[in-house]
Amino acid sequence: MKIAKVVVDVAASPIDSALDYEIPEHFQDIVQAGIRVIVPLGPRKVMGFVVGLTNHSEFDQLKPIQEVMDYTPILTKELINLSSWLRQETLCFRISALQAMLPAVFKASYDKEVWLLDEMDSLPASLQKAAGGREVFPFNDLSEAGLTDSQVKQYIKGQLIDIKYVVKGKNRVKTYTAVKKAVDDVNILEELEHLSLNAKKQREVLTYMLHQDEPILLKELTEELNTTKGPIDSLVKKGLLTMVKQEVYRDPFETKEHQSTKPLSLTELQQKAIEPILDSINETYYQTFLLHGVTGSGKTEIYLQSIQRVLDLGKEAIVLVPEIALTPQMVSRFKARFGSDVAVLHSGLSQGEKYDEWRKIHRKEVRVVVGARSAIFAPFEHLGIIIIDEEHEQTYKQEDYPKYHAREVAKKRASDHHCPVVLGSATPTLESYARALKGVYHLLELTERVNEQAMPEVEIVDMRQELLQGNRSMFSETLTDKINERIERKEQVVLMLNRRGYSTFVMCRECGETISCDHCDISMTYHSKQHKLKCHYCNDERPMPQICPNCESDAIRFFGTGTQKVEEALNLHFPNAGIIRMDVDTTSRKGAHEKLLEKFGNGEADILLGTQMIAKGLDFENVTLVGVIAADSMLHLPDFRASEKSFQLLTQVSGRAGRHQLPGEVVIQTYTPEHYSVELASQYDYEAFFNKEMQVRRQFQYPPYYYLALINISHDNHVEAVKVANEAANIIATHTTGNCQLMGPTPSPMLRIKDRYRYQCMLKYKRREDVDQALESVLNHFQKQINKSQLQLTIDLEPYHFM
DNA sequence: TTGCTCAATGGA
DNA sequence: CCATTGAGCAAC
Repeated sequence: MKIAKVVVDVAASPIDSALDYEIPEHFQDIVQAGIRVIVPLGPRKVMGFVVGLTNHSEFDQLKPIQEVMDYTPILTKELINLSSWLRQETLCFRISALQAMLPAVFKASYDKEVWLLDEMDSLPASLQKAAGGREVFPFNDLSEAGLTDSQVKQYIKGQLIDIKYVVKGKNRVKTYTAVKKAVDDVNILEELEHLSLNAKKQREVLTYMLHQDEPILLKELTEELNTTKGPIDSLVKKGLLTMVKQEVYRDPFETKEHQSTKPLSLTELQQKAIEPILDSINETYYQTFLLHGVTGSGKTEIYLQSIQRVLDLGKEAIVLVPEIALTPQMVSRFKARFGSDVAVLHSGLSQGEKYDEWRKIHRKEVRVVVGARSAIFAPFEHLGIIIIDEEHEQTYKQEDYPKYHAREVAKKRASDHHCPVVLGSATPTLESYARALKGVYHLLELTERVNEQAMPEVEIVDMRQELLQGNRSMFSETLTDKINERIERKEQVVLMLNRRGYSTFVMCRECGETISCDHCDISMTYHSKQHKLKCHYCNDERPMPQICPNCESDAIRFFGTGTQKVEEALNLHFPNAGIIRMDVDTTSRKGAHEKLLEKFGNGEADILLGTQMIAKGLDFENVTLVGVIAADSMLHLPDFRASEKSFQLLTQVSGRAGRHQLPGEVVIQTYTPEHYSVELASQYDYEAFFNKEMQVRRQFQYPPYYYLALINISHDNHVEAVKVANEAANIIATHTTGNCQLMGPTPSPMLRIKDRYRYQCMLKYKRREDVDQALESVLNHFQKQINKSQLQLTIDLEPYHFM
């Protein structure tokens, strides 16, 4: 008997392995690994992935596969194996791993339907009411009509109704309706003679179609002839024309023209850097390269030429870019070189658009994919290279299950495909750079900029001094002067503000009461546009109070420095300057991000003010000044990577100035000018920063010296949360082996979010084997409680977020 | 995760 | 006495 191994769409530990199903005769030729099927599971029907075929099963009573959802596999063998690996690596369910690899449209949705088995009139009144004349209707309509569960149960028993489980896929192909001739021209001419004189539009349509041998889109036709669907429908009825469905891609970039580019000649340094990569491509061996190059050192050209080599060999390439950098400019650099060979995947696309881009890869219509994190799962079968640009970006780590890091997946895939991984960054993560120095990765250094321009001069301003000298504004004298200079010279300024930790909070000046969220331990943030207070964690909002809720004084004000407030201050200090503000509020609408940048690029404003999002990838030739309003804002976060993040951010934002002819300048305002992150960033000294920070990491036993596992515990009930956290810590402590250290349990930096109390344990370890047992034990021990009480317990290996 | 069974609870 | 609730468990 032919048997299929199926991973069903139920995220639960007892069935977290492939189940065996019989393949019925009529599906024998169709069922293969990588397709989706619908299978019975207990009393229900669920979607599942076929992950393999076999002849034997430990079970003798196998249920048959009920339905086949795909006729060609949507997962390759490699990806199926990768899902097992991902499950082990991130401690997620196999089904979650599989789903992470596919666009969301492949997620099944489930409907429960009620089927009437008896004549309508003979049914109880309540059932008739629920049915509303329908033979089949949604299950939910039963309870809406006021039927209780036990009533429903009786009806099922009494064979009045039946419940059917329906599994639906959402992967719809977008089609347009097109019109084409159904008969020969002779017949059309004949019809034209007989056509009633009143049918003016029909005549027009027919005459037009006479010269139209290809199908024409319905929309185009009606627009062209200024008519409606009516006359065309009549002609279809007469059998003269037919409507056909044409499959189209929802290509968001299709309309844009890309000026094609040729490979540039490489500098000596670039040449030296690219050669080992090309070797690895040619000789098909796996190797991870760390391409360490300052901004403007020509990393992209190395990527492009490596990809070209891969394509020449008939293979495929994946390029990962941080979400935020996936702008049309970025994409067009790849499209300009490789034309229609490129698919783009990022979160800004609609579900349908993502599906279409994925299909281009699946059908082998493209050989290069440029995308954000999840593009690492592109279903290529002949990978020749994987490139991760801005390797240090946090966005490569997925925050929900499966909590994978794209870099690790890349290494795994590349080793399966015997091809290189290239990690590029001006400020690599300590982990990567340490590995490169140890020889685990192959280090490639690009120490010079292609145009041989110096990096912009950085000036650090001590804001404490400013305050002492009586300057209480948020702009130092230096920054103010320099901004004025640029406005006069018609040059442009980029100002960055880290909102985090510096948002506008509301406080009463009389009694000191601050307004914090009812559900989270955080003060609410004031949004002037809507004149409302919002919580950034749970999205709760409320109107800005007129009087203090505590003492009823009207002296209630907002404090702190949000982008909105800086904008107001800018308007005050530089009344003649045009300002564009970019933050979550102004860029939430689709395409708003690009529009604002375009405006700035066209010189429609003097100052671009924004959060971190402006630190990346901006390239405007007229920008000659970059200002950082408060460099320390992220230095004091409860995160051992705070210094590293600051250094990266400051280095990156500095690179926005003077990228072309005009020389650039950078002003960093800070309250801690002596901090090594600030100081070394201003000197562009990565090596020194690396050495200094490595000492700190070694002292406190953080990565890259130790690996981390973060066990997050949260519960509605504070006491219960503490109890579980302690219990978890005990279990972990008794099950670890070798060199491990358990920290905690401690309250999370944000003790309460959305009315849940949060605790964490951190486990430091050297070898995964030493903690595997402990982690498994904790998960097993709390499994039941996780299912039915308010408890949540998650494990994050190599965590990036500690809040 | 969902749905089923069985036992306990409780109102009338 | 029966309906409702919840704990426990199985799912190829």
